[in-house]
Amino acid sequence: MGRWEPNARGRLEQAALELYVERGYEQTPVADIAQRAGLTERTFFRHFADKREVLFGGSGRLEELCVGAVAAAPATATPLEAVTAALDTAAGVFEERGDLVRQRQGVIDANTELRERELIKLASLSAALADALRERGVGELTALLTAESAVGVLKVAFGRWMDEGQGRPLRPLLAECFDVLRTLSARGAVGAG
Amino acid sequence: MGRWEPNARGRLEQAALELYVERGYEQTPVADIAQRAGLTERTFFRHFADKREVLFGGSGRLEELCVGAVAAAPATATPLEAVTAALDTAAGVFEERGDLVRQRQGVIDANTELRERELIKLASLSAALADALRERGVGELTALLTAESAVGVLKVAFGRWMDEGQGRPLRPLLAECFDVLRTLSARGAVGAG
DNA sequence: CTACGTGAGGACAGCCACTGTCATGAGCAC
DNA sequence: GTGCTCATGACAGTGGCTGTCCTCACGTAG
Repeated sequence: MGRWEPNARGRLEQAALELYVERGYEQTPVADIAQRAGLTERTFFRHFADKREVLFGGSGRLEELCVGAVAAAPATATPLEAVTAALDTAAGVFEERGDLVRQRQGVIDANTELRERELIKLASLSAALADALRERGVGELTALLTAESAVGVLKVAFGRWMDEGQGRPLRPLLAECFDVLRTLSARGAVGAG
Repeated sequence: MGRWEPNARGRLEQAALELYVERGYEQTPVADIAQRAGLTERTFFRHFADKREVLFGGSGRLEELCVGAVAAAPATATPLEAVTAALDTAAGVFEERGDLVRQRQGVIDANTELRERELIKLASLSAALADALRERGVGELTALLTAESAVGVLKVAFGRWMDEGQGRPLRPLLAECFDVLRTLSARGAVGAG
């Protein structure tokens, strides 16, 4: 056995989520998180750039997953079809750990700083998707706008998923949003439905 | 004349932008901004919620302008046409004070915290646009996705406008992005152009 | 077995963003 | 002039975050 308990990072993540849920994000000093994890404040900041980042450890992996899905899409797929595949993959990750995701999202939605951090993670995802599309030979503007649209769809569908509680699973919600998105361009679409 | 110099808020905004440009955002303590404006640090925080917000005083007005444009769009306009009108209005504001906008954007792009704040302002704009569309009788999902798409277009077109230096004005860039967006839904669009 | 390097973590001092609280004093109403 | 208002000043305090040096189990070489 090592000098220290293993998985310091994971312990910090768990302690932080617990405390953010119990007391709220703002009412939780970093020192308390570290203490619950059996570490010091200084060590917290060796593992995470700041107090927010401890909630976003998985965003890098999610991004890689989505990029991989775009790259793996058949060569005949349109850009929109490629990012649809990416979001489908992402949906799988969310639905696997539904409870954790909901708990985490509740904390994020309750605090503006955390929402800011979430938004920049989504912007990073958009940039990564655009890169992946460019790799497929998609033109610059099309790549950027497809990626932005995909993240827009993800935001709306995910929001619905959270709101609906134990309603429909995420994947059909994504599909519905992509359908509506395609409808927007239709000539004369007044969108009253 | 009052006891104090007038327009404390405006002086703080100007001093902040100057110092952020001269030294960078992180290297500028709030006390220095206040000093240049002839005020104290405490007074800075009476006018702005935090050190970032001093750069975003105009975002509320921009949001109102866009919402007004959506509301003023003819009843026959599609949701996409309504938000196009809104972004056209916004483009006018940006182009009026091109130099200020560019300087400000340079500061924002150089700092992650400021980019986060910008993103949440854009998310707020998106929510306001969705509200304005709902007021027109547009369905929930269509309103949300149209608003997200509009902000996506704004991000891409504005980024291009910044990158192109003294190239095309903003309005045609917006139009081009909306064109590409409509193309995405086309059957078989591979987007290689 | 000893010696040494490595690396995660602790101890501590300090900067600065931000807040709570009370004091100040010109302008204004009467 | 008396008293109220209210933008600002003064000052102390909390907490996020950093720089720096110290500690000490572990692995490895010899």
